[in-house]
Amino acid sequence: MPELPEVETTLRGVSPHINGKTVSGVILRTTKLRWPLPPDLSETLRGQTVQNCRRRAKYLLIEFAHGVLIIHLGMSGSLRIFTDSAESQKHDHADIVFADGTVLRYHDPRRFGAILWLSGVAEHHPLLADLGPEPLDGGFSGCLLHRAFAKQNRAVKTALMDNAVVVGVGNIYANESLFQAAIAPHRPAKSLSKAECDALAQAVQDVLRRAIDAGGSTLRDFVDSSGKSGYFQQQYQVYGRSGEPCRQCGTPIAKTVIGQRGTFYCPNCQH
DNA sequence: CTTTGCACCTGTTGGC
DNA sequence: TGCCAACAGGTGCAAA
Repeated sequence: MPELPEVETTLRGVSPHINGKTVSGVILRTTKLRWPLPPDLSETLRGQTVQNCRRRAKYLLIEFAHGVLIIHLGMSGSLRIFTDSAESQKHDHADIVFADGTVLRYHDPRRFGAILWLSGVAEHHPLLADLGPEPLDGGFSGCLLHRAFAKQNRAVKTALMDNAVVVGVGNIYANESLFQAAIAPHRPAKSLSKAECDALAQAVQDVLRRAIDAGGSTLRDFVDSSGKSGYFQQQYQVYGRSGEPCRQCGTPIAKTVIGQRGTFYCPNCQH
């Protein structure tokens, strides 16, 4: 499930509960995620204190004095905080247990996610080393998109989802951003004008910001019985709405496949 | 180098 | 209603 807004919301929900706390141990109930979990993680983390939590692309980074825990939620992962040791449920693969009793619990039915340890800075990890700019940072702009798209024949939607171009734009928000910018998803990336790239960059930021805001307000808490792990509904303009009327013009939303991903668009509004 | 398609895994959905 | 194939929000990597 998690796209960037969910990851950001997870970060904000979890971070205050673990910042400054010291790990007393780690419980691993499986080691088979996308990559094997470090089997000695408990020994690595015991006695270490969380210095800072941040996000890079869709990676959650929990920083310690001598290294960083890199967590990716994959397609179905989530994190929750428990203040007393609750019984683990199916697919609760790992617990980071803190000295004050706080538990950070990783849950992931499909196990496409990952938990990695790196001694050193996160950006030195090969998975993070070559990532493009953050969409919500100052470095992101239509100008940047225009430059990245130059000479690219592939569909603009595919290019937008390539994390070497810009990170964190997953399938839902690629669809939604292209609708908001009124750009057809199958257009060759290089065919976009500078003005269209400006509109697209603007749309990406707008859509992501609104989703994060919605997450922040919809979401209650990440603690204990706080309900589901932090997914929130949102009113999509096109995603998942094939056959339903476009909210702008009434034309039925079309569905196709681009790069093996479901692609939704309004054939009338997007060109 | 660019682009395409597969693979990983389980739970849910839609069509018959 | 029941069953099963198709599909799901990610993304690294092999192959073309």
